[in-house]
Amino acid sequence: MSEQEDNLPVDENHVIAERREKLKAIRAQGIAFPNDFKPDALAANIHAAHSGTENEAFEAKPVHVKVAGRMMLKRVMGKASFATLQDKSGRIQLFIGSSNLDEATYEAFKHWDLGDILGATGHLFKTKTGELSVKVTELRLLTKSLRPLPEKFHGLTDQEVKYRQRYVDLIVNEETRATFMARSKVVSAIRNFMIQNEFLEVETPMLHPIPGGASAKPFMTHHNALDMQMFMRIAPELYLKRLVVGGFERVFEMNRNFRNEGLSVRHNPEFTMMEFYAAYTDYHWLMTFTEDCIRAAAIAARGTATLSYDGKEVDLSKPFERLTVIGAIQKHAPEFTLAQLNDEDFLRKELKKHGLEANKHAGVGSLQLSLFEEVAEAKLWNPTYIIDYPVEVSPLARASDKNPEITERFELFITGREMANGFSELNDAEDQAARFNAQMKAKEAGDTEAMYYDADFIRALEYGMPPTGGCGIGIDRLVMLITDSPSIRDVILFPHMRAEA
RNA sequence: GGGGCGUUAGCUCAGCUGGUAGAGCAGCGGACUUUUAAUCCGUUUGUCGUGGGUUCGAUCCCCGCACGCCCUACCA
Repeated sequence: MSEQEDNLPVDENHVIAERREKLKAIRAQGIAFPNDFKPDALAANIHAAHSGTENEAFEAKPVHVKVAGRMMLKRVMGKASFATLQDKSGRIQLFIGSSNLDEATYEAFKHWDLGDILGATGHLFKTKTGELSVKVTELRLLTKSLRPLPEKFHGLTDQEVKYRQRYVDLIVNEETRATFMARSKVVSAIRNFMIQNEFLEVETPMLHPIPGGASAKPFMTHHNALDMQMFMRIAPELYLKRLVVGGFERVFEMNRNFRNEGLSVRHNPEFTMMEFYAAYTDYHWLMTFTEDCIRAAAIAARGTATLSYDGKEVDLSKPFERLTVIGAIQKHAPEFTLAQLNDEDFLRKELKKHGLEANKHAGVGSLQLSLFEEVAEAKLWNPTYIIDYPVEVSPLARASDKNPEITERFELFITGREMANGFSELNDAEDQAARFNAQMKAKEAGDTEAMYYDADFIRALEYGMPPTGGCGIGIDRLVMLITDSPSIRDVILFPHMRAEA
């Protein structure tokens, strides 16, 4: 302890200096950070059980409680004071009167600060204005807070501080707490939904020798003992499919993916994906299942599937619309004729008008997809599945039996954002090997996001993977939708930031 | 990566055409035995993000940099 005193940080301001002085005095009197107070009641439970109880009933049969929490409001008035404690469930008011409490403690309380963590023992009663409160008979300072909280009425609004010091944001902003509690409900609802449908939850590697399962730039790292380059995973797909080969016919994994790409209101370098695979299912089954899963998550978190996002209604309660890439263009950009949309030269010219230079090797399918992204994607406000993605942009998806140029793949859009991506899996080992070879050629031609050839994955497929459907749901974006949050950073507790200035 | 906007007390914010900074909350002292963002009286606190430039003089005008937010690009 004596060494510590020499290393005390220089105080940033007089408020902190004042509080350090108070702490010093508390240390001198005994144990400054006691850990022997055990609360037996939570604010929300007290309100739920006794909001209807009147003082006559409390007098006839006193209700004793021990509560603990952070002091958020404090009103000192001569010999009787009020304080508001906040615990994980909510807030409860304390009535602290010198007639119920020993004089020394009451005097000490007057000098305690907003943000201090207190433990209070007493019995319930209602004040003149009818507020359920604890008449305190014993009061203890459990943890001295050295830093002043943000202003008690306006709270914390600085986005940078909200993200960098989430602990402060959580202390003072009820909406932030509500958002992350909703996120937890979404996650557990999805997990329950999967388990109820006989999926096995698994954990596959985060460190990959070969990045695979998506088209994205990976984070690179190095394993010292093995002296080998490793990649943070960009997707768990190829490992989950190995498990389907192994006989785990229904598996899911809900965890982080890492992609070394730009940041935006919809992109964080690490993000959470729920990816699942079900043998003997196809993309039609996946669409219905994904829809049911998302609906269950919304209802678990919000009590309804009819949501509001950015002031506009989003209806998850009705069956999601299903459109082909061409169908979506025709619906949202009816100026194009079917003949034009199948004319490679026309598509290239049209994309050029939008400032896009299409890849020389791009076929009609991917040109159509590019045009779709330009003219239709952002307009898909209510849930819409887009189906029939071209083979060349879907190297892991099963090709359609009717048209070898397209795959049995869908992407789900809600509020103009991609929420999920799924397909009937490619389980033809020889076709998969050929697709990997095509990706290798693209990589050699300069496509930095093209996939690597994963020989072990091919070997696994050669043992035989049953016909399977698989899908990934972007959990952060889903939580954004369900909590009406404008930025992905609002639904990630500690979002990626640059080093502090 | 490109573009726009922002950064003033611990927090929320004012600060006019350039003359070395203010309010409320928080803090400190005082009054007050049922308050609700308690109230009332008194009072303390600032490298005005950072480095240059223009000027007799810069929080203010100009340039660079840092960080943040938004848009955009790649992507989920």
